[in-house]
Amino acid sequence: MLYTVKEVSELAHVTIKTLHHYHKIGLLLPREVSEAGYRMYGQWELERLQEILFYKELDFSLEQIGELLAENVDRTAILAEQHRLMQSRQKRLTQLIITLEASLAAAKNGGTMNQADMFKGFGSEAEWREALEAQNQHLKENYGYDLAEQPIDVPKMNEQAAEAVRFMKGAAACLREGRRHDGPEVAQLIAEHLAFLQAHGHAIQPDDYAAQSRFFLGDDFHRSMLEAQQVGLAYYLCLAAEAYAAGSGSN
Amino acid sequence: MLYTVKEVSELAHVTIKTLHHYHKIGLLLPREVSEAGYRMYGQWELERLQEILFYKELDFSLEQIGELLAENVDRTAILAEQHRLMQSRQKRLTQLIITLEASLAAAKNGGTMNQADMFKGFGSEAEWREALEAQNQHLKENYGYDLAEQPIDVPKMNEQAAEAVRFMKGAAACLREGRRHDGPEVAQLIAEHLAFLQAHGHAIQPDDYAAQSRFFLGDDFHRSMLEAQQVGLAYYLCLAAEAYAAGSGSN
DNA sequence: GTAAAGCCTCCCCTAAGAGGAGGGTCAAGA
DNA sequence: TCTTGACCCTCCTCTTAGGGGAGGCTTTAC
Repeated sequence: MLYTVKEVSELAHVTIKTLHHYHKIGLLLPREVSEAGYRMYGQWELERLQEILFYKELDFSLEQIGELLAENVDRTAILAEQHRLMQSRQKRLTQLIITLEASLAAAKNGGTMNQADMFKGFGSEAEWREALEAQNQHLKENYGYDLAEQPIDVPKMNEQAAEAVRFMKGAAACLREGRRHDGPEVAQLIAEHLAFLQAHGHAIQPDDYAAQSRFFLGDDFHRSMLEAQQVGLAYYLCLAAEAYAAGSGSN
Repeated sequence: MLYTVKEVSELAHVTIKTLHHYHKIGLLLPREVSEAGYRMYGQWELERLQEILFYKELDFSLEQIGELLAENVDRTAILAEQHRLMQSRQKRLTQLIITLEASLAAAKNGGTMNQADMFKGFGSEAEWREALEAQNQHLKENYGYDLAEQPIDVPKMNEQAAEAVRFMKGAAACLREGRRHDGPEVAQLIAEHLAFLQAHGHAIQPDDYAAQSRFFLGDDFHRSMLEAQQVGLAYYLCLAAEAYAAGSGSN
């Protein structure tokens, strides 16, 4: 039993153009070609087509699929390589989605934010205000809380932004390295962070900080920012802050 | 101060070809073009280029970027649309990785292309379910080998181990994908996990599970196991379990 | 015999540039 | 002033996996 291009295209849900293409690049040859030049496919070709489509679903290129379907080939290695590729692609995609969410949150409040803007220093108070505007709007709208009335000290803000980034990076490193959330390394980091904040006019106690970290978990804007730095960081920091507060309260 | 293509390409880490291209399609016009036809860019153009590159990172097409950078445009809607697109892409990618793992497992065990037969007629949900099944099978076997030396009920342990691994992978995916720890996806996972445990003779309540997750944080063995699966998972799960217990307790 | 459906090949098109040919321009050193 | 080398230009072709269509055969049904 032989099938015409139309029949194959309907059986396998591909277009005739695709069959032409696979013929041209030698990936799927018809069993025979009639005198009039009509392509005729047999059962074996249909099965091969299924395999081609299967690997195509896995995002292999047609060239790779040709190799995969060849004989005497290390399929395991090719599949493993593809697995690695897809995992890195997924990682990137996740970062991208997190960044999108942060941008979306900023755009909703009328600002434009790119990640670079987020932590770079600014030259003037106006610039800082502008950068913080999105965040303020977000807080005000969702939580009835307004930060905007306080005056902004430019160098101080830059310094604080830098310190915040340093702290976040340090905490992310601890998390990646498997340090306990209630361990000494993280406690040290938090202690330094709180000391810095206190030295810069924020009367923040361990309990306040723990509450703030817990609040960040539920707030898309802040959670996205932390998760963009390192997957899991928002959760780690919350638990670490609570452990720190508990520790400093009882001692 | 004007910059040549070479200078811009080095400042912004793009190729000169890219600048030519953006000029041709009208996305980034030089501030001026010299008599000899040299493209010269100013500060404003550099900033616009940064924005272009930022949106390019978010996988927007150049055409979309042009629209995004136009005035009087609903950036929020475009970003939201892109967010939806990326999430569906991520969903597909996750399925794809799972299928790849199953294929890889089959290939390692000497199964050649009959593995592909398993997923033949792809596109239907039933096939993807089959893919997941194969994946579970593989994990069960591997975990079974590890535990085989201990005097335990191997088939039963295998089944439970497989379920545990599946749960862990699901939770890790949620974490990576930025799902809230108190969101519906994770709650669903935990509910299923607890239902499975209860059906297998463990009288475990949401509160017990939350306590257990909290205990895992302090236990190096369990914490390492979770963190090996995905950085931050132990902390995420603990907070998710507590949120779940709080939710199921109050309702 | 004729019309409709089906098939063929050939050509151009896509997105975002990469690579290169062939030729003009600029600045520095001899 | 000449030359050399770096830099720049435009124009052309190429990449993936086919899509769209033109123009022209072939097969099938009535």
